[in-house]
Amino acid sequence: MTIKDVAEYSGVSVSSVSRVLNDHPDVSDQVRARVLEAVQALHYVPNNSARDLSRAQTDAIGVIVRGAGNPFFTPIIHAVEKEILQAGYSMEIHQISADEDELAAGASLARAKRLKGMILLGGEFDYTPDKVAVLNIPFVCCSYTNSFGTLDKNTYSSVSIDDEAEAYRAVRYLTDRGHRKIAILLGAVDDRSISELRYKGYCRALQEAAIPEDPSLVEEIDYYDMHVAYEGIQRLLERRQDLTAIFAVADTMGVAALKALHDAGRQVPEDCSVISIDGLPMSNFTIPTLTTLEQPKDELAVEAVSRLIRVLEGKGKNGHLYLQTSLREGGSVGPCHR
Amino acid sequence: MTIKDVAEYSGVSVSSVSRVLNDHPDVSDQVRARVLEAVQALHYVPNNSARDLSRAQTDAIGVIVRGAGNPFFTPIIHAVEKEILQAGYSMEIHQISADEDELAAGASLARAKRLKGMILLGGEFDYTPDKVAVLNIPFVCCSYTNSFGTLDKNTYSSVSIDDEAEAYRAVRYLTDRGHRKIAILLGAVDDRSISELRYKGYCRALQEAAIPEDPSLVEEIDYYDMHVAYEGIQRLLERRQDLTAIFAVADTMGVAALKALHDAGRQVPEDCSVISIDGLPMSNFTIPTLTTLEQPKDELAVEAVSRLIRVLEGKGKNGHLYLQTSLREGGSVGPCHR
DNA sequence: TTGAAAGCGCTAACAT
DNA sequence: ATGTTAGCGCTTTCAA
Repeated sequence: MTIKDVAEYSGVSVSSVSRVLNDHPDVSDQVRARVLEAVQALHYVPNNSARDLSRAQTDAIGVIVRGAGNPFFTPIIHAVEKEILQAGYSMEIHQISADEDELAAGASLARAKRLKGMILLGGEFDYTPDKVAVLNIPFVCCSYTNSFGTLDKNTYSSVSIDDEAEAYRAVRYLTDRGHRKIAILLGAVDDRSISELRYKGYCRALQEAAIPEDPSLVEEIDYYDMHVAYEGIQRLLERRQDLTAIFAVADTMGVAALKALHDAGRQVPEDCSVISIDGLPMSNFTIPTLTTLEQPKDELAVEAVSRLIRVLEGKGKNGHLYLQTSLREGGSVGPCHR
Repeated sequence: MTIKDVAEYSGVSVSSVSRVLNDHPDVSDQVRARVLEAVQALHYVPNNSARDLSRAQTDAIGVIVRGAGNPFFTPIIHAVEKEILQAGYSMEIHQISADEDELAAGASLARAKRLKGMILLGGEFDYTPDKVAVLNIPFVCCSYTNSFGTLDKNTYSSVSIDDEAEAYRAVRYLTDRGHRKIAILLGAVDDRSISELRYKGYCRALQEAAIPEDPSLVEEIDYYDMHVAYEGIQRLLERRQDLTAIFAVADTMGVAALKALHDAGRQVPEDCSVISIDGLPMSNFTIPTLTTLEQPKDELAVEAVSRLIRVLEGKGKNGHLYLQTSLREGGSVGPCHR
């Protein structure tokens, strides 16, 4: 079932069929009707590969989502899509798992779909010029930036929060309320990624409050998985019965912390406070509501798209933007009673 | 940057380059090395469209996920992917939003990627032979079936739970504990989809317990959105202060119900019980843990893939499988005290 | 307004 | 083991 079949069936040439399918103006109503009828009758659907291959260029912007299933990205994806369509571009989205290489995936998608530009939703923090070279179209990192890499700032854009500063703010929120035994739940203190940055912010806040760092208050877990986080909290609670607050570097971990504390017989926030970063939908529905620094997901998306398009249209240069989170005060943080 | 450039750069023919790129055995180490070097140097990435277009046929199975961001699908997607790869096929996944047409999306993907078969994760329950005609490859509906449609059972496969029966089971779980004022939270009682089926099961359980149906205990909400569900529960609680149990047709709604009840000063399960269907990861972390009928997500995925492949390889025919949920007893259901 | 034909970049016979 | 070449299905000049 190809365009040729449709042409034969309707008794016109393939080019006429193509014109009808692509809404070209100069086709007679008669031909148009016959072609559409044939399409209907034959259940014809154009082959995208062939289409993309022959089209000079598309107006497609690629979106690579790394960490499929991460609820943090869901609203961002929606906002990104809306912005892209509104600007008159089309979107090609591709989800990969957290252990895949977003640059390779992006490069492949870029060529496959003749993309004009790309938005990376989640990725490594340590790109090198060599690594990104495969991606020979403008791109913007959304929700992260190249903190540990060696990329020339002019060769890409980014829109993210300042992880170190926001982590500092979260922990500061705890120290301001008198907490001193503050645990942190994260991936790894030296993951060259988000956990490392947020750990730095944690340390700075402690330092400023003259609280010595204490390794036994640091719980590293392999994965941003709620069960694993739950177990991490359990270990933490066994080890340090005296802790009064927990900073979870992501809401998923915060939610798990709430549960682990409850199951261990600790009241939140009376016995132990919990704060995290992200502002996931579900953290609005925990009991108590999780106190979290909500990432400006909509703005993250809007800025990423508009900046990319500005670069694509030659109206602007690459740049880097830090957005601020907004504190969403739930009921999971209280003053320190000990 | 095409295969031709790589060929010229490395001083071999395009077919040699193609061979290297596709891991064909009969290429000399010398040529292989030269080609790989050129690929590296030129940052060459093959154009997928061209590749797909020229390849006689792929071994790709398509997966259409309808309702991007629905946490219910996340683990299923993972399991599906694992199964597909394990069976020696490749996967093409495409996520669409809940208001898009999965058949059109599937048909497009099928032709674009020359798919051998397709797995539909979520979709309408009322297909007609005409509507599915565009999809001229074997397909299996995963997590739903064609309850309201007119499809010939031999033309497709499905793997799902029996929505009516499982809803009956959930409500029966409540009536068995003495509950009689049981509310239901759903999309619409006549949505020709999942809500309608589960509503039927709800009615049957009530009938069996000689409880008259009461419209004021039915709360219809537009969307499977937690905030909307929360508001729905609020309306319900205002309207019917006397209700003692809630059946939410999805875990997301159940989580919201827990919160709404808590905020309204009702203890769960002492004052009001909550049960739902799905078994989402997050419902393990609510307080109390949500009692839910857990869908066998892994089995759903495994069966969908294996049945599809059996059909593809001519080793089996289309068929329809109902799997059973497993009761996950949390702490959200108790005996009726009133 | 329509049709013929030249690619788009790649793979897979078919030669050599 | 390597090169030549004919398509894959479509869009898009270029003629008519």
